[in-house]
Amino acid sequence: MASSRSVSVKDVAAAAGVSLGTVSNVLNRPDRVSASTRQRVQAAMAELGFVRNESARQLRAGTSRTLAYVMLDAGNPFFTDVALGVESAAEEQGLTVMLCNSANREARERAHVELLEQQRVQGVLVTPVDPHAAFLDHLAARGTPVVIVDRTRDDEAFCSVAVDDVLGGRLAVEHLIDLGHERVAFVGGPVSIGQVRDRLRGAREAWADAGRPEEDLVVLETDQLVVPEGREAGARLAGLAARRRPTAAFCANDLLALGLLQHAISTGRSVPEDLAIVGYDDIEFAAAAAVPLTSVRQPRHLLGRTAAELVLSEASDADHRHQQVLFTPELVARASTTGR
Amino acid sequence: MASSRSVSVKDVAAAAGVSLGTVSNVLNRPDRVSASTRQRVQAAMAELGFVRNESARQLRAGTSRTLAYVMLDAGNPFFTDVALGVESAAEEQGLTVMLCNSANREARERAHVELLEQQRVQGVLVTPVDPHAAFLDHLAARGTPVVIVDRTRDDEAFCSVAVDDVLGGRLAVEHLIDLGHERVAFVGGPVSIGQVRDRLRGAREAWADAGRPEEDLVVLETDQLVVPEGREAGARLAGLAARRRPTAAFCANDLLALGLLQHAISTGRSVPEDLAIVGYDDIEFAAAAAVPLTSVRQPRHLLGRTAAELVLSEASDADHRHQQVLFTPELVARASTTGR
DNA sequence: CTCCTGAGTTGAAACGTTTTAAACGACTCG
DNA sequence: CGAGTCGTTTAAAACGTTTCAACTCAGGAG
Repeated sequence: MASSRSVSVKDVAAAAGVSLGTVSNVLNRPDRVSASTRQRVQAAMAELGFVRNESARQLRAGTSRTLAYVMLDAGNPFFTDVALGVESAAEEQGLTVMLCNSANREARERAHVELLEQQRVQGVLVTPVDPHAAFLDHLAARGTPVVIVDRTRDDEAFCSVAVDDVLGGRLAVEHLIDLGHERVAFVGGPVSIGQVRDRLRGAREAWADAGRPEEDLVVLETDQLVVPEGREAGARLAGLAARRRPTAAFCANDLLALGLLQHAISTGRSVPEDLAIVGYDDIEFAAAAAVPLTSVRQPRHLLGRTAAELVLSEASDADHRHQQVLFTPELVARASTTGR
Repeated sequence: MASSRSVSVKDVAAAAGVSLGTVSNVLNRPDRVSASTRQRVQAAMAELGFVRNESARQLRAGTSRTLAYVMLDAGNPFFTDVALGVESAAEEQGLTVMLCNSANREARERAHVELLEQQRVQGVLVTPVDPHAAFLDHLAARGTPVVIVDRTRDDEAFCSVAVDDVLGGRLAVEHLIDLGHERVAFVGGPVSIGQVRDRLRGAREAWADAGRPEEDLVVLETDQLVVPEGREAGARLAGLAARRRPTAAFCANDLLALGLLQHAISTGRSVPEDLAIVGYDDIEFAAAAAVPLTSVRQPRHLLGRTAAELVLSEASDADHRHQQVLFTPELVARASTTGR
């Protein structure tokens, strides 16, 4: 049935006793070739174990049937959910998605982007370490459609898909204010991440709008948005004098919130009585946490799907105009703030 | 600096006033070309915004510098951790990893595998829906190195990397026996997954070895290894008559265990007093759960890393012999069984 | 002065596919 | 019986890269 290395159309043609052009026709326009030869060719292909060479195909075609998503952190369920959204849109178009993981390292991100460009992918979706990195501009300037996912830029040089983080921060803090908290912590960082800044900004706006004094919104900056950093922030929080200690914390993402929660529970504090916690992202595990987590939900599947659609429209429409899509987040209240 | 579409070596050569062979030399063996022309060529490349065409390169070379991992479920942190291991090994070899997600659907898995073969990837790592699927044999027969990850087959037709699931099941149940449980549930399925079978087998062996009657190990089969199924199993468990109800559950993975835990807590049962729970995989969120989860830990990073190494050895060594690597799991006891 | 050496460069061939215009019969129509 | 038509097949060119044998040209050895 099958065997060996590299069977080409030429081999198939020889085996079937036709020209190689006919084999190509069988592959690409089967209707143009008579039933009898078509069968003969297909038999030969099966016999020899022919496998199309995608490189040659692409070389000739000039572009690939692939679309790539460079994820910021494959270990974060938020991004894998976005990826699922990308895939569902791509599947409808008959495209394959190539997933890459930059693991938060700009050098890796850059390496991936460069290889993807060399592979002439249809488009690149990316959640960049730094949305203003020059190599993204270069990539776009040379003609590869690029969509920035879950990040934004000040200029309008790219299509982007994101969620209104200022609003999200607002929702979280308004919720805590409604519950009567008078001293609240914001846990998140680094502030170099635009999103963290925006969520903090929303938090501050809500705080100010409620007429609360600025110093009662305590900012605890972290180095990354991961679970251990959340635990560590918990320790810092616990170290504050009781008078100055916030009764609630708003975390820039769920991983931090989970870490914070873990620390609270392991040191015998109860949530939300001693410390109310609001997360961000509403990942699947948020609902399954020690105390189900109140969180700000983002339409992550839709985020991925929309990004894929945008990049494809940029790839096909000649006169494409960049657009910045902004989705609206939603607060999901659970036991970590409401006590049930 | 840069511009437009598709600048080839030929264009660069013309701009630099050299032959295209020289441009290629600058790219691949910079030492063979004099400093002055090298500079001239590099200037031209920068000027025109030249980007190597990977398709053409691959076509000529016959193989790509890419390695692929077809994940069973990108939403499960276990697999993303395996993927990180794969990436770390690949990075050392200067290879890029292409991640694909079959989302538990065999048709998707097959489509991905076919495209990867057409792309002539160096090797395919796969956690298959069905390890005995014929298309995997065909793929290997036609010469693409394949390594099966986290699954095994009865024959030795492939390299594989897995963890001793029988032992894992044993460890889990021995732990519960040590704690004095006399009636234990096994939650997992479908049993068509070899792993689920093995874990159950280990559980049964340990149970029998302890001289316990077979009917006191209650099997609750699930359709998938996901959180909602765990919740649903919790409901079934709660529905049993108190006399017949197990006091402990061993779940085939952590997602099920989290679901089960969630159900128990939301219905006012306490863990481990009313129900002790053991999970499997020890994903990061297991430790962060409502009650930190006792779980069977697998060396997932090492799993990925080893798989990558195996596939590369198969790709390079002419006389390669398939090997089945089996790692040893480890029980991590936490509050969900020990009560702290 | 010739021959050799070696560094640097060149031109052509090859990789496997798709596409296009042209060729080929067989058949119908006038 | 020649001209036109249609369905099918073919041959050749092109995509952009790498490789390899061949070539050029100084400079050094004999």
